[in-house]
Amino acid sequence: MGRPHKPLLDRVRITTTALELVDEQGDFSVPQIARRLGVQTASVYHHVDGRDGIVELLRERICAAIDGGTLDGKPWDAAVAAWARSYRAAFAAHPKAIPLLTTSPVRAPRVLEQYEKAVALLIDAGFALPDVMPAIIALENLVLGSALDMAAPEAMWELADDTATPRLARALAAFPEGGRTDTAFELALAGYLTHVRGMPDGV
Amino acid sequence: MGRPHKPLLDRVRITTTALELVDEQGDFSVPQIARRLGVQTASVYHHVDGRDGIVELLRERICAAIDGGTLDGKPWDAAVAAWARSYRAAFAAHPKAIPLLTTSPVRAPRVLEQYEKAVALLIDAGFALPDVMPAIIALENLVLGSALDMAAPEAMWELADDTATPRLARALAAFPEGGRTDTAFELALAGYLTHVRGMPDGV
DNA sequence: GCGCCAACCGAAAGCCTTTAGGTTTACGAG
DNA sequence: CTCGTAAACCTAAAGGCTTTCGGTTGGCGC
Repeated sequence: MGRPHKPLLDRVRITTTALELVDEQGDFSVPQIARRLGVQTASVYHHVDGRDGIVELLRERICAAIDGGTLDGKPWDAAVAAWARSYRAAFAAHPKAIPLLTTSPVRAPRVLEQYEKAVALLIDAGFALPDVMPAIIALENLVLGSALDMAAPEAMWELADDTATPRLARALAAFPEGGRTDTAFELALAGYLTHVRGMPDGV
Repeated sequence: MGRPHKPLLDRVRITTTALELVDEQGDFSVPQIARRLGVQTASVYHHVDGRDGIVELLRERICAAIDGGTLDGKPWDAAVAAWARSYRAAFAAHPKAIPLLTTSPVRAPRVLEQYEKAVALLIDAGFALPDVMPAIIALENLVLGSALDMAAPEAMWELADDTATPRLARALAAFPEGGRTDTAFELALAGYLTHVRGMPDGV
């Protein structure tokens, strides 16, 4: 034992292993990570601020996939829409992680920068200052709400007995399985955009 | 010991205690419930299908506050909006419970009936059948996304350093604290409604 | 009156998180 | 090159949680 020749552990490897576990099981534990990395449980705590710290690392890892560059596009409404899609896609890449992350919103510096850019975009588009945060929070709601939807097993809508809810059953049959989630998101996004486009005063 | 004179436990009391704990701490455990009710941990398992069963009871308890009667109103768009507000309010009454519940969506019979009514409403309003589920799921996304927002500590937007994100700081200052969440929800809902009102073919 | 089973208790297995304290060994300062 | 410091790992253990299993007792139906 003692200090090894080359370090066996680091934050990156711990995060990667945690993400693997989450993708497989929808959850992780510190002993599980340690086992996968051939290390004692306690050693993990040497690199990380407890279990919650690992969750935070997961959040950052997954949010790194959000493309902040979308916010540089023009016009502003298309840029915002692209950002929302990228935001949602980052979560969609790891659906099982969503319940872990949505517990508290994303406020990592890397993501805050993007909110800063989004705010700038809306201000430049002529939004009144008090309208900006509600507009952004509303968009965040859309994205996170849809993310939750993606995290839910598709089978959730498999009704026990169609007879109790005949019209619901018919509506489900009219749009079976795949893409329901995406269509719903695009619908909500389109509604959001048309409404929000009417808000700027200046232009 | 042995069988008590009057039963000490039942599902209602267990659910109520669990909800109290969740409202206070944001979480609960079976031993905590047992302690509050002056009973051994194992006894709780006699009435309930494990910890997950208690979560399910919490879900039903909280969703019982959703007013399905809103869906009987007219016109259909106002009815749908009232339902969404009631849905959201039910969660808002227990914000700390939201992370526990949003993990998987609400599909209790009592709530499914309401989805059935909502579907009926949209069909009668002239929606094409394949449009119905996306419209409803999009609304669900709005409600749950906003619920998550409500569950987040308001302090989440207290920025470490305003200098890194000056415009975000200004936008936040322009709409301080209370009501930001509500305004964002109403904004998203208004956008949703204007968009969805354009969907029915028949009328 | 009698048996059954409902409702509680005690104990224990097996998981998890977290901390405390030891043991090497890499590394950098002198 | 030497040597102290601290990095990186380990063993051990406390304390919590979930869940199950097998008692014990007393209410209730027949």
